[in-house]
Amino acid sequence: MQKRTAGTLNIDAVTGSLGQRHVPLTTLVADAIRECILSGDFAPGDKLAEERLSAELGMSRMPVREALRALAAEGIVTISPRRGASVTAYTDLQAQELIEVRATLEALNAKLAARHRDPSQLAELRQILDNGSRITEKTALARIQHANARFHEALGALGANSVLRTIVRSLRDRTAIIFARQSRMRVRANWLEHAAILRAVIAGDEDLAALLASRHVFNAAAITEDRPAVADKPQPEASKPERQLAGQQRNRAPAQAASKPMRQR
Amino acid sequence: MQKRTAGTLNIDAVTGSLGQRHVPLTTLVADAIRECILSGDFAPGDKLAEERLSAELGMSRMPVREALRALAAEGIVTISPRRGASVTAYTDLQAQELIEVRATLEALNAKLAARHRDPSQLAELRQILDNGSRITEKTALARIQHANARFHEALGALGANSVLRTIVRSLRDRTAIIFARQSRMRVRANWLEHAAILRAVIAGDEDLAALLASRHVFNAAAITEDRPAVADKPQPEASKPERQLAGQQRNRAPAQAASKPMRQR
DNA sequence: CAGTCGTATACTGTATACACTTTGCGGGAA
DNA sequence: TTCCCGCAAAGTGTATACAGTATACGACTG
Repeated sequence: MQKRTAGTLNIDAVTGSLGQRHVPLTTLVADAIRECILSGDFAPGDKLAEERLSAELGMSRMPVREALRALAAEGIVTISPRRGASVTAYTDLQAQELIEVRATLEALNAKLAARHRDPSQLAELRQILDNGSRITEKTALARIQHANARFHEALGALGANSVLRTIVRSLRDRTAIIFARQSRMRVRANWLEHAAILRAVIAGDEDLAALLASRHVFNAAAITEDRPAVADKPQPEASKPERQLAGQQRNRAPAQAASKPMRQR
Repeated sequence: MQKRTAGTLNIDAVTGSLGQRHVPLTTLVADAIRECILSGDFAPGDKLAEERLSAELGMSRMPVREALRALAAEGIVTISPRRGASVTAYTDLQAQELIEVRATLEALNAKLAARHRDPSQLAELRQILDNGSRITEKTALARIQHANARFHEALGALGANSVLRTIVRSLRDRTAIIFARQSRMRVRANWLEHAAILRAVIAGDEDLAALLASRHVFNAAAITEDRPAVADKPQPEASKPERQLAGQQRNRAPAQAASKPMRQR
């Protein structure tokens, strides 16, 4: 079993700093696929066949299968029985629902953050903010998205509610699928809003922090609401050569509707 | 491969009404195990070994393994690499975190419910409420818990936000593990609060509905906060003969702390 | 030329197998 | 007796196998 790298899909076994030896393959695969989805290399509706992915990654189907299941639980992958997995294609309605929930929880987190105000975490946040604001103009959008994630991640940590943080992260990922790439203008506003939120947090103004965080979510969503969201962007399709595993066939966008089997009790 | 029934753990392939033929085994197993956990047949900390469960259920390890993974994603099962799965034993801190998030989201849902007020769903809710209030006194606690779930499920449906509903359901399940059995007195208050919430919803008073729903969560949690939560109840242990698959060895309660590997980006 | 049916292919669901880890237990040493 | 070491049993992580199902494509028919 050799670890290969195929297209944009690759596995870095960098357990990074400190801890967690023997990371299960499943985790690595999930991270790799998630990365591809969030970066847009895998587009909504793209099929994610276990066999093909496992072949590309040079491992058996089992770890891939579990990874897909895990991503399905996170909401960024949808699994249809006997039909396999695909990148979740959210409808406009579901997008709205996501935004509403996420806004509420980001507000809660901001409130908690303003209550805690751990100094060292605040310092880190400030640094992330500075850096993010600085690279707004020049850098590639992918990198900016990365910085954005870091800010929200740090803000989540400051909120100090692990349950909340996990849920918000999942929601953030899901909205990231929907509002994949944003305009440079929005990016600017984005970091201004970040700054405002952080200011309110530092000031300890819980209500203001909550309000700003909530608005922040709606604003980010609103900008992409105008230019039609995911559904009908004209696709050059062949214009991205590096996208190897994607685009073999786009699922019919709608369907998918009611999702989960609604477990009865 | 024959479907067996072992102890309290059983699989009803009742696909119920309408649809979803070919339910994967994984789903059935997950439902069965979830039921056992929520009903208290499996207690927090109990080990859930794939091999044993699959043997008891008369199937291979794979469906069980996936079911455990799915339940882990729901938060009611915890998986430690190379050590297997166990019923999640929440710490007091995590319990608080859960409650705070759930309260916020139940509030949001109640607000949405008060905004929608779908007549037929309201009628159903009213009926569930009547029934629930009626059986408060006489019936077994397990059944009351069931009615409670039905009310919240229906209220979730009325909220009409599927994302929200899924998350709240997961949170409700997790809190159900923690505050397993409640006093008869609390049950009474519980249904009085349900009534008040429904009244506010019917009146279309979004803010009041939200407030009451939020309080409702905190109240349910508070009652069990006094009598020490999960940690140190004196356990007769052998006094429940019907609990077949549980209690073979309790995990040391703490550990488990930081949980998820904190994926880095 | 368009539509329908049938077959081949691809892929999922589940079972089985095996290596390697973890854990519990018993024996020996201090 | 208590502690440490080592061994055995149990269990997870991953691979492989196979049956059954969905999908695509081509032949046949109108």
